Amino acid sequence: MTELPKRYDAQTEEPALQEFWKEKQVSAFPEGDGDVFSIDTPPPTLSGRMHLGHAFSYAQGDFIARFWRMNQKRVLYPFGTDDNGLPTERMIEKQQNIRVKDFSPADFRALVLKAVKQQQPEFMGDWERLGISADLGGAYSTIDEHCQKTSQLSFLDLFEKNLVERKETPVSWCPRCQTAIAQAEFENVELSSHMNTVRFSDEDGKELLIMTTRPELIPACVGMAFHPDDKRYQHLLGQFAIVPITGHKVPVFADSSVAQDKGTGLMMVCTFGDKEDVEKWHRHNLDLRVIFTRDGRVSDDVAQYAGLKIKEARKQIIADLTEQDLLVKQEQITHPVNVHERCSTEIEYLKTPQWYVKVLEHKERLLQAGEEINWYPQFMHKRYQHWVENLGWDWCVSRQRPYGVPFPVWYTKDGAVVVASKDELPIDPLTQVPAAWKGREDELTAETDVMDTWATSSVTPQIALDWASGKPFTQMTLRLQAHDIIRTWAFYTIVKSVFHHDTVPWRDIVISGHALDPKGKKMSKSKGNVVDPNEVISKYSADSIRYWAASTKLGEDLPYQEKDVVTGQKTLNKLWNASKFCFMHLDRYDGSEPKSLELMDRWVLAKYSEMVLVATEAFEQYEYSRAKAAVDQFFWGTFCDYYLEFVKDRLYNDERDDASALYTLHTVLLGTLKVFAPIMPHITEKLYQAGFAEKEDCVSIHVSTWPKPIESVDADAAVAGDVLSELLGMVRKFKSERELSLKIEFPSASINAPVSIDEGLVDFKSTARIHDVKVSSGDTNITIETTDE
RNA sequence: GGGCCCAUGGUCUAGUGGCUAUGACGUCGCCUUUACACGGCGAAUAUCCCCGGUUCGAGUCCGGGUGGGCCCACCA
Repeated sequence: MTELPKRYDAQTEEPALQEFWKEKQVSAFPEGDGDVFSIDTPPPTLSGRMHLGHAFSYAQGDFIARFWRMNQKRVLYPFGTDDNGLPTERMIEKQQNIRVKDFSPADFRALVLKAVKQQQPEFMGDWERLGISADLGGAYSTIDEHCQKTSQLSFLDLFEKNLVERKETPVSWCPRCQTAIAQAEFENVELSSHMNTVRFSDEDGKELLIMTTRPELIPACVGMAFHPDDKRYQHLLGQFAIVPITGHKVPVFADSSVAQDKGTGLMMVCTFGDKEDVEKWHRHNLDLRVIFTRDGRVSDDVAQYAGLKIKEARKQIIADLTEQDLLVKQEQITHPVNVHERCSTEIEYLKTPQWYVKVLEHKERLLQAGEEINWYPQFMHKRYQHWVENLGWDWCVSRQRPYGVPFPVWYTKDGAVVVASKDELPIDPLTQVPAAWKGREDELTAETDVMDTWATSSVTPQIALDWASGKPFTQMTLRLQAHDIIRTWAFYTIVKSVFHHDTVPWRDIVISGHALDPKGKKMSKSKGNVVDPNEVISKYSADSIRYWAASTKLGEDLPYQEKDVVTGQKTLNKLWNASKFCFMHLDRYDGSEPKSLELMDRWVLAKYSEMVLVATEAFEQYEYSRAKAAVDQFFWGTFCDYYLEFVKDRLYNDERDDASALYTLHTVLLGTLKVFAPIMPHITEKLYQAGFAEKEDCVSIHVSTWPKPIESVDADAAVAGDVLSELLGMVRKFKSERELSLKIEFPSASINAPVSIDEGLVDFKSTARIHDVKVSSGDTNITIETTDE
């Protein structure tokens, strides 16, 4: 047995162990045909370094992976980075001081791919440092050929099944990014603004007042609406209103979506200010008056404001209204506004041609899919359900950006859609044509849009299972993600899997919470309250930050508390020292089972078995915090504080009982290390290598077998041991109250004599010496007889 | 406006109907005993947010309220 150094140095040991795992391929996906446990993991955006939120959620995923690996599952645990879409585009622009528009899309993609190749290893070094046992070496990038191929195949499959369509309809639009965006990319913020009361008139010149925060949309007004029950405006039904500034005539109609108590109860409908406008425009078949261009400026159709930005136009029109005495009132308000989550720009609605995945007409199937998945914790299912029930738009998957996965699509001169065939993917329509059209290139126009980044990350299961190479799709075991992306990642992945394979993508979905700052607030760079996990690892250890990550109930957010990391670090020390003590004696252990077990050995084995049972069940239900609590409590409270004290005397002074004590020590320490192993993989591996690997003939604790409860333990022993522990507690208290050293011996008379709790006359040393005890308990006193020699 | 989650010693937290409510950090006192002072032992600190109900019994279940967080809707 290896002699252990006095202290465990995580800073040198952890990287060495990580090297060891790599070399021994400990977390490689095993060949053979055993049960597979597959984990669908989120590809993080390749952006600088791992943040604490990553550390928190990936650590939790890793607990699960390691647990099942030790339970002899073949764990498929892929890993990739998401290098697609706007965030990456921005990052590369900034990093290399270039502009995406100066490159051809293909060149820019090549540029990103090159950057990814360079930066991915370093980025993933952070995951390695945390001890994540995913397939880091085989990491994919969502912009690599395989992922592009998978995404394009996904599109073609939906196209064949008529589940995707191109239509020109008002779509939510970001004027800053100059692209369509999806409902899921909205963010709601409170903005200060002005509520303006503006004078319109009816055909007879009588005043009609409306209230608006968006007066610049007045030239886009195409109708005026009131609630059908609103008595004030019944006479206007079928009439026309005259719009100020432009003077054009618009129909007045009743619509039950108008609130009588909001504003003046009379509402202008414009193309388009918001979703309500879009809906009324559809319902009442109104005119289209587009006044904004794609970059958020007033178009030439509105001569007096042409070229002005939206906000500038607002100022100007307010000035004009005031001058013409058409502005009745203006008050300062704050109101909620939908903005693009990436750039905080207010969302507009533009009628543009886009590709949509038809989710609205399949709501029922998608709701049912939610039922077919096990949600952990259960209530997270409701979030999915409500999102699907409240969907208002089909999923717009096209983006008017140069960078991303291209659609495998061309258009003929008469506008018909031409798609690539599946065997020529990935394909870039800007530089290639389908084989069938070779020689007739000039008859085709390439689709210039690229896919939404979610259109590609929604196929992570298909990427992991290599569906694009013709391998069959089999349901994955588990999806692990945080709750903020249920409406995007979880939802879109379910959509794709149901549409492609008519099956839900995973058996289980585990939703984790967020890491928060110590006060329970969201961490953000702008607030300056971010905690860098790399610093925590350097100051303490990966194991101790993992210990912190294991301390919350599933799905709950967890404030970062340094003290929890400190507690983790203390646990490392304790494990180290307790093991060191055991190893001193386990040298003598020959691996045999003793004929009979001593009372206290049976007691600790009973406690140990209970712990294993609880921890195993907890891990199986993804409740790693309960598993951690169980093993923690057993290790500190039972094993170290009591059992090791009880057993010391026998180990040091009494050869007779070695067999029983050594067997117990070996069994319990090994099993305890194993239960700790998924959470604290480094220290447990180090100790396993030092004391057990050879005996068990196993290369790593992480592929060793998960411990089982010891069957043959009697309940009496458990009770007797508890009584003894309690007795020891009383002695400790007795001495503490008298400020005595625990070392001070009591009168020798008490050592071998029967003692009762009433007398309070047991000393520490004598308790430790007791090794063959008969316990009988009565109502008033507990008598312990020792049969010491 | 709709929904979901949460509310436990100073702080964070366990607790999914049953004896004097878990643990950590912090506080105070004591102890260098041959695994560990990066330790051990002991102590103090909780009207388990409030009101009602179900039950032999409620921190735990139900109803209502208050407070916090999140999601959705709300841009007139």
